[in-house]
Amino acid sequence: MLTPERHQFILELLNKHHTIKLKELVESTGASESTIRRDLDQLEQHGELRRVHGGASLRRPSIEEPSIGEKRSQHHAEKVLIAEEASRLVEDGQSIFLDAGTTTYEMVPYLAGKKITVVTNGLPHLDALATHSIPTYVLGGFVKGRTQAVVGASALQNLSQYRFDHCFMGANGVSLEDGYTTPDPEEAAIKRTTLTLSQARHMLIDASKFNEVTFSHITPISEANIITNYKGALLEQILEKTNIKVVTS
Amino acid sequence: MLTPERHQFILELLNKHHTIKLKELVESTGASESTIRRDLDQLEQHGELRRVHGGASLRRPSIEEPSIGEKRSQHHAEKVLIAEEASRLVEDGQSIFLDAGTTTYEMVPYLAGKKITVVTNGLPHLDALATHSIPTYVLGGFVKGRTQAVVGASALQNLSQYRFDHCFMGANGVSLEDGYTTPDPEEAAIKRTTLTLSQARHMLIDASKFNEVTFSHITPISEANIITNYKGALLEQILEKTNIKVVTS
DNA sequence: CAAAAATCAATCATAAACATTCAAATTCAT
DNA sequence: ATGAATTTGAATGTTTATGATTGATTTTTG
Repeated sequence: MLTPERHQFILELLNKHHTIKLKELVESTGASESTIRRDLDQLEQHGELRRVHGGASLRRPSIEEPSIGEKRSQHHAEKVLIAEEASRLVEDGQSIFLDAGTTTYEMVPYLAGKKITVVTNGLPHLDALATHSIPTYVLGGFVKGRTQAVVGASALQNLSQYRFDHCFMGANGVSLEDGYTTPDPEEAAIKRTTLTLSQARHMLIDASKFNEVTFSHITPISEANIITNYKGALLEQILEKTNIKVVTS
Repeated sequence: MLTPERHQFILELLNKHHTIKLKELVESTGASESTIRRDLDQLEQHGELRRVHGGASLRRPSIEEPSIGEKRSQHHAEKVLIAEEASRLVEDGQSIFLDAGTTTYEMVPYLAGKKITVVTNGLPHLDALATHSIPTYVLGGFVKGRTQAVVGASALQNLSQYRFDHCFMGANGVSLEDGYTTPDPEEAAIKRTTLTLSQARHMLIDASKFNEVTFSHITPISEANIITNYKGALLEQILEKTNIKVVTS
C-alpha cells in the first residue's frame, strides 16, 4: 500500500467514523504502527485531522460547522493550526489584544473557557467573542468598511489606555530586511502602537507570507515572536533574529 | 472509546436532555467515574457545558434572552415609521449619534445617500452602516454581550471627544414624573453624556413605552424632543414640557 | 440542625500509547 | 546496476490516559 493510498484510506475512514483508533488502522492497512503514526503526523500538519491519544479525530469534534456567511479564508487549515497554537500561550487572568484579521479570528474558539479579557479592533471578532462569553472591549474609532477593522487617530488614543499580557497580530508580509509589512498604513499604526503596550508580542503568519513585502512597515522582525507553519529556507536566518514557533502538532 | 468520541457523545446527549447525570455517563460510556469527571472538566474549560453537582448542564442555564434579531419584530412597523421620520431631520454635512437599540437601527437605510458622519455604540448598526457606505465611528469600550451595545467608563471618555448635530436615542420607559428611563445604568450613562454633546436631541419612543418606568433615569422629559406614534391621553401634558412629533401611518 | 449519603478533588500506580532512534528495506536517479 | 535518498519497522525510554483509592466537600435526609 503506497503512502498516498494510505492517507486517502485514513481520511475516508475518518469521515465515516469521526474518530479512529490507531490499532484499527494498523490492522486494516497491514502497515506497522510507526508508519501509521507518521501518516497521522503528516495529515495533521496539513490540517486534515487532529491527533489524539490512541488515534485521530476530525478537527472539529464538536458539531458546529463554520457559521453562515462565514467565508473560509485562504489557507484556512494552516491558519487554524496557527491560531490554536497561539491560544495555548494564553493563561487565566491575562489580558490580550486580538488584531483584526482572519487568523486571529480563528483563535476565538480556542480561547473559550479561559478567564481572560480581550481587546480587539476587529468587528467580526466581537460576535464570536460574545458567543463564547468572553469579556471584550472594542477599540473606538473609524470603521474601515472593507476589512471591518477599527482604525484612526481616535483608535490610537483609545488604545493607549490599555496594557496587554499578549498581543496577537497578523501581517501580509514578512522578510528579513523589511520586517513585518501590511498594505494599510492606518492598520500598521494600530499594530505598531499595540506592540509597545504588550508584554509578549506574537505575529501569526502563515507560510505564504514569507519573503513578501507590502506597503506599510510595522516593525522589524526582531520585535516579536513568530507563530507559523513555515519551514522553508529562511528559517535559520530568522531564528538568529527572533523566536519562531513552527506549528507541527 | 477515544477521548474526542466521548466528548462528542457527552455533548450530543447534553443537547438532547439539557442536563446529565455523571452516573448515566459512566454507564453509557463504560468509562470510569474519574474519566468522565475529567471529560466534564475539560469540556467546561472549553466553555461547552457547565459542571453541576452530580453531572453537567448546558452552559446557558435555561432560557435564551430574546436576541436582537428576535426583538426587532416587536412593534417593528411602528419603529420603522418613527425611524423614517427621525431620519428626515438629518441634513448633509451633519454629524449624528445613533444610540444602540432597535429603533435607531431602523434609521440606517433612511440615512443612506446623505453626506453625514455617524457615531454609534450599537454593534449591529455597524454592519448596516457599512452596507450603506456611511462613514462611521464606533465608540470604544466594554461590549455588553446581551444587547451588543458598547458601554462603560472607557466609552464615556471616548464619547467626550465628539460633538453632534443630532443624537437619536431609545429608552424603555417615559413618564411625566420620571422622564426617560432604561433598565441598564451603564447604557443610561452613555445616553446622558451623549445628550450633553448634541445640539438637537431626539428620543425615539414607540407608544408601548409611554407611562412606563424602568430602573435607570436618563434625563427629564423636557430635555429632548420625542418622535413617536403615541396619541394617547398624556399628549397634552407632555406638549407643555417638550416638543413632540407624532408620526401617523 | 446533625447525621448519613452522595459527590467531589487529589493522588497514585499501571498499562497503553507515545516520540525517538537506528538499521533494514525499498525506491529513485543516474 | 549502483549509490543516494526515502520509506519502513523494530527497539528504546518517555509521556499520557485511565481507574482505583483516599479523605474532603456538598447535598440530602431524618
